[in-house]
Amino acid sequence: MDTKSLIIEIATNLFQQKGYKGVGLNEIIKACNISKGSLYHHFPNGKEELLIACLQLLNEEITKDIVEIFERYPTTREAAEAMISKLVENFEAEGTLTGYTFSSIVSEMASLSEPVRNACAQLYQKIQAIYMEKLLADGFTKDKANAIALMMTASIEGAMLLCLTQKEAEPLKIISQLLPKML
Amino acid sequence: MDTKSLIIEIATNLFQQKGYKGVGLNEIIKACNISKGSLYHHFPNGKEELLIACLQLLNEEITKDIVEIFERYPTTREAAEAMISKLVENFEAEGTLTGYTFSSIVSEMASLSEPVRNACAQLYQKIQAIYMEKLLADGFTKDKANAIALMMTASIEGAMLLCLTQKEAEPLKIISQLLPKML
DNA sequence: AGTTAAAAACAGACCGGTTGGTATGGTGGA
DNA sequence: TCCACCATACCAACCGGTCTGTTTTTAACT
Repeated sequence: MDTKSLIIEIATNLFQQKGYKGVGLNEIIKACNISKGSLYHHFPNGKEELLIACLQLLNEEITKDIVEIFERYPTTREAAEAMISKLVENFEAEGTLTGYTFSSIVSEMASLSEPVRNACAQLYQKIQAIYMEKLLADGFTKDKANAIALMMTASIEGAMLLCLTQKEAEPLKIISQLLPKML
Repeated sequence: MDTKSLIIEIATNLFQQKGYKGVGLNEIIKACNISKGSLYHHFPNGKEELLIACLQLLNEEITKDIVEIFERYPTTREAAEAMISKLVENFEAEGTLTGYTFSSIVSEMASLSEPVRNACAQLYQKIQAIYMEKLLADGFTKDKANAIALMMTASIEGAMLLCLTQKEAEPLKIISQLLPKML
C-alpha cells in the first residue's frame, strides 16, 4: 500500500479513538513508521488536512457498510435492526465502537475550522440519505421519510455515546426495540 | 465568589466549548486571573481533578434546568417539547448549545480515566431519571418508561450533535415533532 | 538501451511555543 | 506561630510545523 493511504488509514483509527487534539503528529508518524518529512510531503497543510482526508475515508467506509446492510433487507425496519445488532455485537466483542462513530471528532469541531465541520456534515448527510431512500421505498412521504431518517441518525449516534459512557450495550438494544414505533 | 468556585465555573465553560484536551491550564488560569499555584492548591491532582469537579457542577446545573421545566408541565410530552424549544431558541440566538451538552468531553472520555467516565455516566443517568419519573407519572410501566427515557436522552443528544455540525436547528425541531409518536 | 535531469518521496534535525506539573517563597488572617 | 492561600520561577516533555538534505522513482532524449 502506498504511504499516503497508510497514513490516512492509521491516522483515522487514532483520531476515532482519541479525538483530534488527543493525537499528536509524533504519535502518528511512529505508528506509521515514517518520518515527519514524509507526512508533510503528502499533507503540506499539516494536521488538519490529514484530518479531512481521514473524514473522507470514514465517509466511504461507513457508507459502504450501511449500504450493504440496507440492500440485503427488504424494509427499513429489518435493515435498521440488523445494523444495530451488528453494532451491538461489535461493541460486546471489542468494547469499542471505533469505525462506526466519529463523535469524538464532531464534538471538537466547534473549535476547528469550517472545512472540518463541512466534512462532518457531509458524513451525517450521506448516512441519512441511505435511510431516507429506503424509507421512500417503504412508501413514506418525503417529509415523513426525512424526519424519520433524521431521528434514526440522531438516536443511534446518541445511543452509541451512551453505550461508551456506560460500558453497556443496552442503550443500542433499546433503541432497536423502539424503532418500529416510529415507522 | 471564592476562588475554587470561580475556577470550576470558568473551566466548565471552557471545557464545554473546546473539550478537555483543547483547553490548557494556562488558558484557564488566565481566564480566572489567578496563578498556577492557586489552581494546584485547590486541585492538587491537577487537570483531571478539575475536570471531574466541573462535571459535577454541570450535573447540578443541567439537572436543575431540566427539573424546573418538567415540574412546570403536566405531561412528559409537553415538558419535552418545552425543553427542546428552549434548546432551539438558545441555539438560534447564540449559535451554540454550550451549557446543555457535554458531548465534547464524553467523546474524549475513552482516552481519559475511569473516574471521568463515571462522572459522565452519572450525568446521563440523572437526566434519564428525570424523564423516567415523569413517564411513570404519566402511567407507563417501568420497562416502557425506562426505554422511552433512554430514547429521549439518546435522540436529543444526537440531535444536538447534528445541529452543531449542520449549523441548523432543524434536527432538534424534528425530534420534537416525532417525540409524541413514542409516547 | 543507456544517460541524465527533473521530480517525487522520504529522512531527521531543529524551531519557538505550549503542555501539565513542581518547588519554593511570600502574605494575610486566626 | 501557624496555616490556608496564593504567586512566581522553573522543569522536562511534547506540540505542530519548517528546514535542508538524501534517496528513489519517473520521464525524456539521444
